[in-house]
Formats: sequence, structure tokens, C-alpha cells
Amino acid sequence: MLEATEGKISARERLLDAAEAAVLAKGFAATSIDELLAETGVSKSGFFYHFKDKGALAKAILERYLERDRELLDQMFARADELNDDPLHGFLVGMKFFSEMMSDLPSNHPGCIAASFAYQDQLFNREIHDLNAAGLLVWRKRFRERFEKIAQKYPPKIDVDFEALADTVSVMVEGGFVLGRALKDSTITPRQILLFRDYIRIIFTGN
Amino acid sequence: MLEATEGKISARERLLDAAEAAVLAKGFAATSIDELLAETGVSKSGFFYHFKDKGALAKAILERYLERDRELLDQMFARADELNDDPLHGFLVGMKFFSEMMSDLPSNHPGCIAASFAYQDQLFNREIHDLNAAGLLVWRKRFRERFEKIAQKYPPKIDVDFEALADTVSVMVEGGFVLGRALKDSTITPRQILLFRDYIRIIFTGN
DNA sequence: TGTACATCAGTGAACGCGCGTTCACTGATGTAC
DNA sequence: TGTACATCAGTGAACGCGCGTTCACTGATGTAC
Repeated sequence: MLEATEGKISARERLLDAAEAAVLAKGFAATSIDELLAETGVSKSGFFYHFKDKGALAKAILERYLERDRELLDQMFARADELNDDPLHGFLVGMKFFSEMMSDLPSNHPGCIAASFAYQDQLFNREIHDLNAAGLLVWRKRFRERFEKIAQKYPPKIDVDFEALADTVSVMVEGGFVLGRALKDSTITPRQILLFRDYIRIIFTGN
Repeated sequence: MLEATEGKISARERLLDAAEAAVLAKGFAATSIDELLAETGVSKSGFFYHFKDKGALAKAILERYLERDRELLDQMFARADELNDDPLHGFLVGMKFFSEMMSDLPSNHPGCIAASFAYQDQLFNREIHDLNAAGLLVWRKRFRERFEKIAQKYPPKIDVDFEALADTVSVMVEGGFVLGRALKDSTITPRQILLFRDYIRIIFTGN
């Protein structure tokens, strides 16, 4: 895992890059090994040196994606707490930051590997299902804890289902990606996040 | 289109039923014609009598899905206006109804063909992309008009992006399905809708 | 320092199965006159 | 009412291409003694 510090990107890493993009564009089953080889210049036996079969590729894609996803989550919470010791204001800053990150996503049609896999789950084994679920549960847990912390200082103005509210962040991102792709509009996810941010502010302050 | 009034379900309709379920479970590319034949008892040439190629099957699945989707939308708005002449209260009733519909979905792992296609869009042609986008825009338009109508009677308490707010309904359903599938929890979508319903109430009444 | 061996990161050719598609054909029902 | 033709809803067999996978092999680098 030292690729980032080295000049050359390994064949394995190039295969994963190409595979992730292809999976997001047409799904896992339609992504052929041959096309990845053509794109990366790796030989077929080179592929099978790195991945024992196509299933191992799927697992590697998901693991790398979830790792990065977790870093992003940490980054967002770190930013939230950087200048604020008030848990609510810090959270609102973090959500603003998150919305901007979603605006600046590199690709034209951003998407989420977890969502793609969820919509093709019959292709994958138990291990992959569990990895995927665990990834989502980390988001739920982090947000839920944060809301409970906020609620100690700012008692919520309405009755609210904290678990569902924590899931709303993932729901907005996932749903936003689906609409963004279908409508070819990359502003949808960031705007949904801002809407959610307003909702949180109202819940805890009454505006 | 008289199948519903007749006793027997046509081979075409049975193929579409099987195909829709398979696409939702593993994606379009991984859904083979042979497996649909095995499930429905139709012969291979019977399939190609009804669909000129696999692409025609995709289009037919999407068209049928969007047709039903639109009926569901109409049903929800009809229910909303049934007993209420107040646009906000009617809407809140409609959302309650909608949340219950989402709780009662027949399948174990409900999903949306539009989302599945959006995550495999490279497999499809322009015509299918346009159909899919149009389907989503109907939802946006209907909800947006409704919010503007509500706003005439109940001026919103906060500044709100009505277009994004209209998209939130689709976003919650699509995102809810993704989480619901990944976590195997069918309560996620209905709970998100109830959260959204609360948000609407607060925006227009301040609670 | 030199030698032996192990590991890493692949190469190149072949294989067989499943896939979407095509083609010539058919029995039952509907329509024109 | 009978006959001719068209359309509907398929059947059965064959085809070729692309797919994931396997196998025997290899040159470069790392490690033990």
C-alpha cells in the first residue's frame, strides 16, 4: 500500500482504477477482464496473478472503495471540529464542507460502488454483502453519535428518529447520485446535502 | 394491453416479469435470455418474436416500469386530495399514504428499475436514457407545483430551493432502496419518507 | 563476496462453455370477398 | 357460407464470438549462509 509514495502505479492498482470506472458505467457483469487488459496494457495472466478470479477483483474494488470512503468521512468530521467546539455549529460547517466536496467530484458521472453492488447483489457472495453493509453502518453510527451529542446541548424541537436521521446522509448521497446520473446533473447531491443541513439546524434550534 | 382483463398472462408479460426481477437482482448484463426462457417456459424463438433483440427487452422493461410508476404517483396525489381541500394537509396525508405503500412493497428486496439502469447506463442507448430522465422529471414537476401551491397559503418559514425539495422525494426513495438492499432492511425508505414529511410540515408551518 | 534458492510480477497460448442472434418453418386465428 | 390469404404467436436447430479460467513457463529482485 505504498503506491502513493512511489512514482509508478502498479499493474494491480491500474486494473482496479479501470475496473472501478467500468463497473460504475455499466455494472460488474458487463465489465470484461479483456477490456481492462486493453486499457491497462496488462496481460491476461498478469491479471490472474493479482486476482485469483473475477470475484477477487470485485472484493478488491469494494475494499479499496470503502477504505477511501472511510477516510472521507473522517476528513469531514475532522473539518467539523477544527474551529468549533460547539457540536452543532461544527456539524453545520462539516456539512457545508461535505456539500462542496460533492460539488467538486472529479468524474462527470459520479457514482458509488456500494450502490452499484447493492443493485447487483446476486452476483456476489456473503463476504461482499457483509463488507457493504458494514460500510453503511459506520456512517449511521458516526452520525447518530453526533446527533446525540448535539441533542445534549440543543434539545430537539420535534420528536425525531435519530437512526433514520443518521441514515438520511447516506440516503441523500446515494439517491442524489442516482438522480444525478439519470438527469446528468451533478448539482443534485450537493443541493440535497444543503437541504439536509437546513433541516438539522431547524430540528435543533427551531431556526 | 388487455392482459389484466384476461385470465392468461401472455408470454411477453411473463418474460417481462421474470426479466424485471432478474435485472433488479443482478443487473441487465448478467440477466441471460436463456434463464428467462427456463423460468417462463417460452422458447428462444418465442422470445425473439416478442423482442427484436435484447435491447428491445430493456426498453420494454423500462416502459412498463415507468407506466406503473406514474400510476402510483397519480394514486398518491389522488389520495392526498380526497378528503382535504387544504393543499398542505392533503399533501401530508398523501405522504403518510406513500410511506405506507413503501412499507407494504411485495418483494423482499424492493428496487427501482430506473436506478438499476442509471447505474448501468453505458449498456443502453439514448432513447432509454431519455425515457429514464423524463420519468424522474415528472416527479420533480408534480411535487414542485404542489409546493408552490402550498406556499401561496403557507409562506415558507425559511428560504428553500423548491426544485431540490421536489427532488428530495425521489432522492429518499432511491437512496432508501439502496440502503434497504445493502442492509436488508425494508423499513428504511418508509422512515425516510416520514422524516421528509416532518420537514415539509416545519418548512410551511414552523411546526 | 559469491552462490543457491525463493519470491515477485508477470508472459503466451489454449480451452470450453454460454451467450445473443439467425433462419427456415408451422399451427391457429382473423379478415376479405 | 366457403375459400384464399394474412397475421399472430410461436418452434427447433444451428452458429460463431467473447468470456472467464488454466497451464507451463520466465526474467528480475530479495534473502540465507
